[in-house]
Amino acid sequence: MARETSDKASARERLLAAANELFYGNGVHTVGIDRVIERAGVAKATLYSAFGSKDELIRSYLMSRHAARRAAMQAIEQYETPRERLLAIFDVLGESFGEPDYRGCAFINASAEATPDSPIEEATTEYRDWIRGLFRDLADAAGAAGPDQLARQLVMLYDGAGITTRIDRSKKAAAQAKAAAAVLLDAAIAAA
Amino acid sequence: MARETSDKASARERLLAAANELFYGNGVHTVGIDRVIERAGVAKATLYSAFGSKDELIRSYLMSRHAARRAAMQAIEQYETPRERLLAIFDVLGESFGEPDYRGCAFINASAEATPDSPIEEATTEYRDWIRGLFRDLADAAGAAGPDQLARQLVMLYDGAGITTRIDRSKKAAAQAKAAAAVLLDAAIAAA
DNA sequence: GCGACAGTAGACAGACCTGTCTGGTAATGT
DNA sequence: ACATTACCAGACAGGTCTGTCTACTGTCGC
Repeated sequence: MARETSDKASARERLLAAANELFYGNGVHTVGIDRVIERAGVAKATLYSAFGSKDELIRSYLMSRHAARRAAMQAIEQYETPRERLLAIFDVLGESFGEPDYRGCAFINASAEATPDSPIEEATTEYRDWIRGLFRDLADAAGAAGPDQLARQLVMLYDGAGITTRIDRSKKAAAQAKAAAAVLLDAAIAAA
Repeated sequence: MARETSDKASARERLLAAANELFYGNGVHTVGIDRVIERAGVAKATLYSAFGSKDELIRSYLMSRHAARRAAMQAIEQYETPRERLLAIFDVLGESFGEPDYRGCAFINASAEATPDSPIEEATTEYRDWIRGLFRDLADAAGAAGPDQLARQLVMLYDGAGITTRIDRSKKAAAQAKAAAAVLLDAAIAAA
């Protein structure tokens, strides 16, 4: 039973790692189960006993990306003021843009392929509520007027920067989004 | 031979209309050829003689959306100043957001499912170069500093508004994006 | 009338997909 | 020693996909 934890976790982990690489790199729809288990070095039955279905594997893949992004986002805590912390979100974003096989926001991509009411939408909504809440709380703490609306505008820049990086292959998108965010934030602070 | 034009065009048109509804509404990958030809009321051989492959049908679908968006964008010409015209782009966007089955930017969605170097990427690049150029020219005419960078930032808002409308089901995204665009534009004009 | 041609209907090949099931292996707890 | 458990390998069913092919129909110019 001690083994159950460690070994099952390792099979799960290998599957999640393989799913992450393949789903993220090629799209959740394009990649079949067979490719995932081959990459993970795992039997098909193991996948189905661990996740139950492909849809649930996709959901777990998205949830693990959500957790990873949350962890990376803790880097903003090093800054003192809410304004700096808010703008540092774009620095974290920029770091992920720099990864060699960056392919845009996993949630936006997956939900473009999703059928309504799939687990994909659920995981995506959770992620987006979190990032919007993060912007809103920091905007609020920074003393900005209309933090809700501002947060939505900043999310647009956040999403837009990812799209631009993926499709237009621009290297400066994160910095440009950050500069735009600073203009919006300072205007909202001045308006308050 | 007069018939060739009118009838072939009508078969093509029906196919493009069906492709537009189905591909846009459900994703290019999810929808099979069979569903397209059934909706169009056309034989499979007709589709393949007109387009050659599914990929080329998808490309034509995207090109027709590009043309439609260009046509809709002519509405901005009613405004006198470049500033007004630029901001009116978001009004045009807002109108399409209001359509009952809006599902986000067709190009962003399709390219999320695309394999590299597919015709999808080509059509997407064309579309995005056009919209970015439109922003840049208007920003330039409005006397904004750094029109290239500003155009990229405005495209982020443009894309982000579509994402927010599709996923977060927000009704106000276009207006919020427009307000943010005005702040950025006016700051760039003041900086010049 | 007749050939050319665009179109319809649908069978078919060959590939790929998800999910299930069988049978075997190795390590564990008792 | 032995049942349990986690896992692997791979066959299999049943479905869907793209793209091709055959055979037939209706309309046109000549």
